[in-house]
Amino acid sequence: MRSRADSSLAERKRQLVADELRDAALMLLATKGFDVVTVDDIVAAAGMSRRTFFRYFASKEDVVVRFLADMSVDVITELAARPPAEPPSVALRHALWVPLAACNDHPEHSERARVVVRLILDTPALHARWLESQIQWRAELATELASRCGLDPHTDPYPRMAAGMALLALDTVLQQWQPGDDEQRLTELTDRAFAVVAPALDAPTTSPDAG
Amino acid sequence: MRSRADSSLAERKRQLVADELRDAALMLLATKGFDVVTVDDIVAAAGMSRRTFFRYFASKEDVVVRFLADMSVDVITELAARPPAEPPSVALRHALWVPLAACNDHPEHSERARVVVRLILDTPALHARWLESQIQWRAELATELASRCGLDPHTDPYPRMAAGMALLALDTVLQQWQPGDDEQRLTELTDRAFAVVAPALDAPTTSPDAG
DNA sequence: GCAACTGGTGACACCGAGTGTCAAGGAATA
DNA sequence: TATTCCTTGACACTCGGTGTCACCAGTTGC
Repeated sequence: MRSRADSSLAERKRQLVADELRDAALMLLATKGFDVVTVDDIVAAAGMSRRTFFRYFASKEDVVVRFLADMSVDVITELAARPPAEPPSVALRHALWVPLAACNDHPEHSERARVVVRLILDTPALHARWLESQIQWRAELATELASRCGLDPHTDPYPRMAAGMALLALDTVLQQWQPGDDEQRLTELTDRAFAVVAPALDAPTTSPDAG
Repeated sequence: MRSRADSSLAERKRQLVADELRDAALMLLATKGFDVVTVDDIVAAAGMSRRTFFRYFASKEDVVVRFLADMSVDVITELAARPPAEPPSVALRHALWVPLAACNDHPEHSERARVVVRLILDTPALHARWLESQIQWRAELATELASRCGLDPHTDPYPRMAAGMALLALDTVLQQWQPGDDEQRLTELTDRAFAVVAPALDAPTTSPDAG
């Protein structure tokens, strides 16, 4: 009986197919543009059937956006792991740095990540989906922040807005991400972006009786 | 020769058709949900052809989102009209209040506006489009802010992020907008949201030599 | 009054995204 | 070897969105 090993094998096979599909898709989409490449083109390049594509990805947009959306768990985990005494601006800066650091750790992946970011920012449909996935991040970050600060996320706007400001900083960094930027430059951009929102993130909480 | 009057007549006829389509669409979408209502349902209710719908609206999403997106010009105009000495948080708060005030001025429209906002926030595809249209707002607000503050929007992240924070405040207000809220309540929500971001909006500019 | 022109409309065909269904194949199990 | 489970491909279908063409109304020019 090796049912666990079997499931692992099946899992790896699935992962292999998903990777093949994703690689073919990203290559075509990034080089030719999102709108002109059809799903038929992608599956032809990957040597699979059209139906299989939609078994692995919910939509054409999903292939691209999942790349960034998957980072959310790491970010939340990191935020939860930051020392409670740390001011919100510092904790959030470290949490959102995690995916950026992951890019830098794998230079061969970094290039593709940057290309995907460019593709998303330049394609309205993808940009919209990316922002939509940020809504989920924001809710999760807000929940974590609320428990950190002992606030009620339903009555106090701070947690949600603090999360929104952190994601705004991330967005700003990504939009300024240029080809050839090294880790040094990325750190710089991140620091500057968080410096802008820090006064609001670390401000003493507004008196709740005002609202 | 009354070519101007003619064009005005044609214009009004077009407006009439567009209104008919929009009303039928909003009623169906708001009551039954965005996904279950097809364009065929809408044009059947409006008594027009499917093709005509797409001559007036770029997409099914467009009917709903245009409602909010059209407000952007008023906001930018108001921001440009605010006294230059006014701190950014105050100027932005007044600018973004314009569309909210417009809702309050027409109670019969206010109800529909709230329903549309609810529909957008509750429908992922619409929420994504709404955020996408906010990108345009943000760019325009950033340009206006940059000229107000004498900053270069390309090198300094402040204008873009300040605009983003203002829109974040608007988003927060809309999400907390409940049935039965009067102008008083809306003012309250707006004040609280802007109070959160104000420390960052009005902070002394970061030294540009840091980046 | 009649012909040409214009702009809006409906009908139709078409494409691409996405889904439901079913039969076939391949690997693990009894 | 027979059975079961999972994946896949093939096919048909819905729906959003577009291009095209013929039709009709109101206008312009003779």
